[in-house]
Amino acid sequence: MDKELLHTKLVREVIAMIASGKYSDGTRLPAERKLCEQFQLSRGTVRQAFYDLEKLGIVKIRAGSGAYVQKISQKKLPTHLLPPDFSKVTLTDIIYARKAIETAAITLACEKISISQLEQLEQLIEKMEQSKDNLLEFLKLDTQFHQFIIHASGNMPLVTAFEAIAEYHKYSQVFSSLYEEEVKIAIKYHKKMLLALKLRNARNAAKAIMKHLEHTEQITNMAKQKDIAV
Amino acid sequence: MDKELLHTKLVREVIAMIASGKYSDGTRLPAERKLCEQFQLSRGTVRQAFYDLEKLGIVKIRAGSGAYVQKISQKKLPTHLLPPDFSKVTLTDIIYARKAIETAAITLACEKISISQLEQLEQLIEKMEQSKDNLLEFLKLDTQFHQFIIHASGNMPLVTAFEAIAEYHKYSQVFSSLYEEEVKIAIKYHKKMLLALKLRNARNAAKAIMKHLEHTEQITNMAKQKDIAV
DNA sequence: AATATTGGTATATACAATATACCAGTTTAC
DNA sequence: GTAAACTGGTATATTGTATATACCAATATT
Repeated sequence: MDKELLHTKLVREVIAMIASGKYSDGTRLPAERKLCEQFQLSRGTVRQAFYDLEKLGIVKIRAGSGAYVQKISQKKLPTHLLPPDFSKVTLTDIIYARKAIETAAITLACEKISISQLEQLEQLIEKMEQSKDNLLEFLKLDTQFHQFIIHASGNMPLVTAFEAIAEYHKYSQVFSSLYEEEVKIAIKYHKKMLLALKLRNARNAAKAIMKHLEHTEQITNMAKQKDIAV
Repeated sequence: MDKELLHTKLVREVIAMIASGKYSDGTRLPAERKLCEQFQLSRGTVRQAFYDLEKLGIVKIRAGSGAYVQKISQKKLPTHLLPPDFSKVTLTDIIYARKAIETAAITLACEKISISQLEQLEQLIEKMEQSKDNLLEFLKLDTQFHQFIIHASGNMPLVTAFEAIAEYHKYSQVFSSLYEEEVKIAIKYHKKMLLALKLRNARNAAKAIMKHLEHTEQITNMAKQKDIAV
């Protein structure tokens, strides 16, 4: 049975943070001592994780200054830091699984979602519109929106299943470029979902999330074709 | 960040083995030294796990003889040994999630499954028929059948999602009695799935797995009503 | 009755992780 | 520009998990 080392777990966490777009190329990571508080770890453990990250070429450490995020390529990451069989997984696979889980979830959510939850979704969409030009921020909000719907389903197994595949989704984001203009279209789909949820129309809600995911697949694949650094 | 202790992991593994029906009430668990080989752990670690299991009332240890499985009740198990929010999860929730994931998987499997894989499924069904009176064995084969189909889909995210919720399913089995006569009906559904897979008829395959899961939900809920020990 | 197997106990060792303290270089604030 | 605050770099003592090994006593097996 494998022993899970804490510093290795932290390496995964940091890669996931970078993957989720929270820290992009060139950004400085939080100071070692900050991460100690954040993850409740000793500094030695955090330093070990940073050492590994530098060896992997994911960050460049400058004494007295901080750890700066470098460009990641999938080749750099050893398999034990990636989700299982990650190399065999295509974006199409991920979207297919998300469709299955998220349509099931939004159908349930149509019955169960509360008024205050609907308001929160409304606010998320507002934030999205304000972040039209900040793509990283937009992607974060998009992820939040989807997570929110899954939770609104009130079905824990679906939540667990979604989180399990979210790992793939997060990681796949690091290795592909981002799109630009399609943000507006994505917002349109989110509005459709919200409307269907308000009207408790499960059929339309499922249809909207389905089309949204298909759209996401298309534009991400297009972005990959003109991709430079991988 | 939580450190995952090896002996705690082993406790989870053993509970899962009991939950899956591999070791039932009164059975003797494998000897400490056997488990050391099986899980590649030192004896001290295995002993620590056994000590925890005895404290939890899950096994009774007899010196010089072995560790014997006791009746488990959900109350005995601390939350960190259960899947997340397990107490809030109903069988209906689990079946709902399984429907979403497994219909998606069997649809893909209809395209991708190979001849030799179909033969393996055929053999599984044969074994099921031979295990009509051995319910524990039958349940094990049923689980294998479903896992096999998920893997035949060739979609890793679906596999990951299924494994994530399988945890709930396994655990829920410990806390409910088993059914008796419905085995034949279950076999009938599995034959329908196999036939649909052979004919590459995705629609019928999905329909068969759907009905099978609905049937499973019904009989398990019935069994729960006349349940004695929980 | 003899032998093999089982859990029970003890001990030495390796190493991950914590907790502290101090240094030297960089950044920030005044 | 200088002082203060913050950053990574280094060293050390300590705790606790897990390994490896050996031997004992009770139980099962032959």
